[in-house]
Amino acid sequence: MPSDTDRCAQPQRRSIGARRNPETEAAILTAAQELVEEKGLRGLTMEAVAKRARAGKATLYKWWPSRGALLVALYHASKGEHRHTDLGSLPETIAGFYSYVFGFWQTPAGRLFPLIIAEAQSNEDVADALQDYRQERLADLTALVSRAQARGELVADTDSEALADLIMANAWMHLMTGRIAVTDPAKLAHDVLRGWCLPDGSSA
Amino acid sequence: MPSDTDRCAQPQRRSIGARRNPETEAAILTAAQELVEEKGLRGLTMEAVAKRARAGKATLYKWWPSRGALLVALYHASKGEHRHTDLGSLPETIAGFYSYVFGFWQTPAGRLFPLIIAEAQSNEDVADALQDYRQERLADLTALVSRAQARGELVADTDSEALADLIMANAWMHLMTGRIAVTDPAKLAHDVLRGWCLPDGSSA
Amino acid sequence: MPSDTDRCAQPQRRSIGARRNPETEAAILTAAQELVEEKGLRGLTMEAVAKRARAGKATLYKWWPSRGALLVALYHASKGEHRHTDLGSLPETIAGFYSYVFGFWQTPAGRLFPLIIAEAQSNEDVADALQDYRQERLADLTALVSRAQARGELVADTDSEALADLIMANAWMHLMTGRIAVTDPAKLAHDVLRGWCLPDGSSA
Amino acid sequence: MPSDTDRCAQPQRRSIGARRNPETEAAILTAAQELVEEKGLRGLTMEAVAKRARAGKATLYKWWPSRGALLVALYHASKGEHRHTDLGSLPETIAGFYSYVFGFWQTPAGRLFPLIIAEAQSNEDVADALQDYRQERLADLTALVSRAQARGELVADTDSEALADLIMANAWMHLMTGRIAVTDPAKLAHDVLRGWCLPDGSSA
DNA sequence: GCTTAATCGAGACGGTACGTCCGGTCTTCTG
DNA sequence: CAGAAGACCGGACGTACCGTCTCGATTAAGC
Repeated sequence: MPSDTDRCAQPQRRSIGARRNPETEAAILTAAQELVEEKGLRGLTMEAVAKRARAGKATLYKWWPSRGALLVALYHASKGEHRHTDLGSLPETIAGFYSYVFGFWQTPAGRLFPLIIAEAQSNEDVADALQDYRQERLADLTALVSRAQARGELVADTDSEALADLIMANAWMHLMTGRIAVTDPAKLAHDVLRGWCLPDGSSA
Repeated sequence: MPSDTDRCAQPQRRSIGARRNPETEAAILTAAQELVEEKGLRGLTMEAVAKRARAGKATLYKWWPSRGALLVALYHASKGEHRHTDLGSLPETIAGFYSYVFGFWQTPAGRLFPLIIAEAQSNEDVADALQDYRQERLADLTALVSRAQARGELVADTDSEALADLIMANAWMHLMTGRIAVTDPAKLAHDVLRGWCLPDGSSA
Repeated sequence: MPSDTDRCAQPQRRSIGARRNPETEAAILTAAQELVEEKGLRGLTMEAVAKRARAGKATLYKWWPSRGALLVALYHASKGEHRHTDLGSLPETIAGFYSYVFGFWQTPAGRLFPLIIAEAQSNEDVADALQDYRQERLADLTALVSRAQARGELVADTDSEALADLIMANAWMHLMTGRIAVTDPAKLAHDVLRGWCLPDGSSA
Repeated sequence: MPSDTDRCAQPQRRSIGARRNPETEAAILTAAQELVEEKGLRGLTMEAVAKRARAGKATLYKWWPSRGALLVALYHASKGEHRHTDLGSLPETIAGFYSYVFGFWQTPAGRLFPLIIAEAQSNEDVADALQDYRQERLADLTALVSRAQARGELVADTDSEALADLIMANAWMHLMTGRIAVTDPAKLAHDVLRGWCLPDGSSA
């Protein structure tokens, strides 16, 4: 069984002086990603990351002062800059949103997300980072809802942010309870929007 | 100087034969609960629980093979058998529901819940236990929604289980993102139900 | 991998009333012997013996109150009642003695002996049992030496017990230092007796 | 009530970089020695040594992978570099040898020796270390015997190494059977050499 | 025949020590 | 002076036995 330290083919990185070495950073993030993919979150230990990345533990702690910080960095590094597109009608748009995130959460990078939520329950740093991320995504969703509202798709006094929050809550709930692979995004969007959407042509 | 072996000041619990000793079980759950209350969740280590309960570690692992299993047992032992009451109108009922669960989740016992959800993300057993618990609560909620539907409070084709799921998702979302202490349950219930509730007296 | 508890083919032994069950005793000694042969002394735990013998731990402790006691019983049960024979001349007799014991110490039963000596260093009970055994064997050897002395084979003022002790010490030394398989018994006997044996025909 | 985390009253030892810290090694050996002196050999557990030395258990296991290894190190650290002196005649010299070793084996450090022999019966590493030690001591003894032989004290064809082995075997035998405190070294030396020593003035 | 007493397998129990693992801090040495 | 390397202390992990105990079934001997 080859050990993690058998990866000595490439020459070890040297210091590049009194500056942060981007090679080292990349090696660390790559190593961390690989470890999570191979062994799950339990395999993501500072020790193992340092060894696989051929980096010193002090170097790790210098930039990512805790395991949680590394986790968040990892997620940020691997998530795309996806902006959800408006497909014309809100149910279709939200179905597209669910479809996209459920898909992403099933990729290696996306599989980190529930773990980050989990970690956030007992780690302040991660909780903060998660909160930021959520706000960002929420703004994105709220914009989509508002646009539909402007088009007259929704009941008159809809609070677009509350609805966006609800849409996101539904996605997270399905994630946390392991149902993202078995739920139909279109049905889910339909159910969540049922009460809010006016019948076609009924706009004031 | 007390010797290293001056144990057994108070009489220790004895075996009751080749059967599980309920005294021991109680002592362990009590010790675990105390530890969580005193030192938070980081203080809930198998080691500490065993020491405080004056129980052997092997005994702990025999009945609760993991920290997660202990967590779930703890939660089950301390949660009441609360059944949410129908307050006549759905918004009020759901406001009461949110009010109750947000309150409970801020008690020492309730604070275990987000940790259980977190644990479930990487622990099959806990995930299963959580799933069972969720189904139970969902049925409870669904019944409340159905009753309101029968009263004609909701739009005609409401899927009561989907709505119940949504209501619960909203609660969980607020829990996972640390907003249960700052959110008004009535406002939350109002927002979540906005689209589904018919205006008073508008039932067919 | 079959566990020790797969041996449920035969019906378990029952009590035969208020008397010691010889079947049980035999099963325990057999199980103990097998465990030592299969896994070495480290495998001889009270727990494992009880399990393999399908006996209760209390039964074990009733008759053999310690691991050391079991070890000694085991050795006594398996050693033969060998009496070393006088082959006419002392060097030959002692060569025969070395040959026999070195052979025996290489059988499964004999391999227990160094372990008993080892155990005796930190276990009073075993030390006592070992002492008794040594005295027994020493008397045997002393008799052989005395007979040779009577035949005039030895220097006049030989202390036969001291010489017997020396002969035995040499055997034990070879055992403890792992040389019984590589030493020629005849050469050993010759060396140990070199000083004491008179040349042939030189007897007074 | 002192918190569970009020550690570090006295300053702990720090790392000295990626090299073995001699302070730590010394602290561990000292702690081990003290434990043996205070509580006997049963008190020499890795756990207790680590705790008393304020060392991590991992550090212990890194340098001394087993209790046996620690035992050997302890013995080597505490035995002096004694060279047995030639007192002019072999019986006197050997009497001195027995006297010295029996004395040493009754000191705290010396009491480790039978345990090392015991450990060697089931631990390869210890067996090797013991073998080396025995060879060293045997060479020492053989030299003494050879000198006596050169002086014409011994029968002509004496195998000095075989005799030295015998002398040592006798010492070990007395050690293993708990007789070092009750045996007269001079008598023992006399008995062991009886056959080999020529009467005074009888050398060829 | 009925009671009594001892013995049986089973295994739970409180403990102790094991040997492993990781967290987070530190120091040295290499470029 | 950044960085690789890795030693260090602390402490939780999960496992393995120890020796004690209680249970309920079983059976011989004493009444």
